[in-house]
Amino acid sequence: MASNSSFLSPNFSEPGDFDEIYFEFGDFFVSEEAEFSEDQQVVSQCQQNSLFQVNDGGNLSSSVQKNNQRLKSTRVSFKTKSDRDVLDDGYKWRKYGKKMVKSSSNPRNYYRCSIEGCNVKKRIERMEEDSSYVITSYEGTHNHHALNQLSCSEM
DNA sequence: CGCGTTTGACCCGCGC
DNA sequence: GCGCGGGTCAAACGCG
Repeated sequence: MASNSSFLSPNFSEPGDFDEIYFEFGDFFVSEEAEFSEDQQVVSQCQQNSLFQVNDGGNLSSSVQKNNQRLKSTRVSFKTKSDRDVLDDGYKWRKYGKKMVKSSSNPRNYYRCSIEGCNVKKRIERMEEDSSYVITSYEGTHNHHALNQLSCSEM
């Protein structure tokens, strides 16, 4: 695994969890004024286990700016077609909230990484238009490794 | 008994 | 200032 890349969305250990997966880069940043350069694009995608590799110099949030000010957080979101809400992505999550959102009849679930000192958050909701899709969002960067971390180069 | 989930309350920012 | 929408807290509860 290249040293200048990181996996914001870690590996799913069970590819059969979903039928399709989309990376929604447009929803990556909170603000529409945020800018990102080419080296922050998604540079590769491992089809076998649906890994998404983001070349971000090791820490994407450190280079995202809005009006010359750093954004506090970045968010990666993608949707998967799955009948399972929570996909096993190699991290251990603890649910801390549930909310009905106005725009959708489906609830939104909030998860936090259960590793002490790691404040990465995860948000899961089903699409309003097609409830067979699950929208998963990650916020923050893990300060530790996943339990079953793999990299594209190792496959 | 330890840890995760549930669930209503609380909080906070924003628009009116 | 107030209400609303969305995010988080935390006590009670459940389960292994």
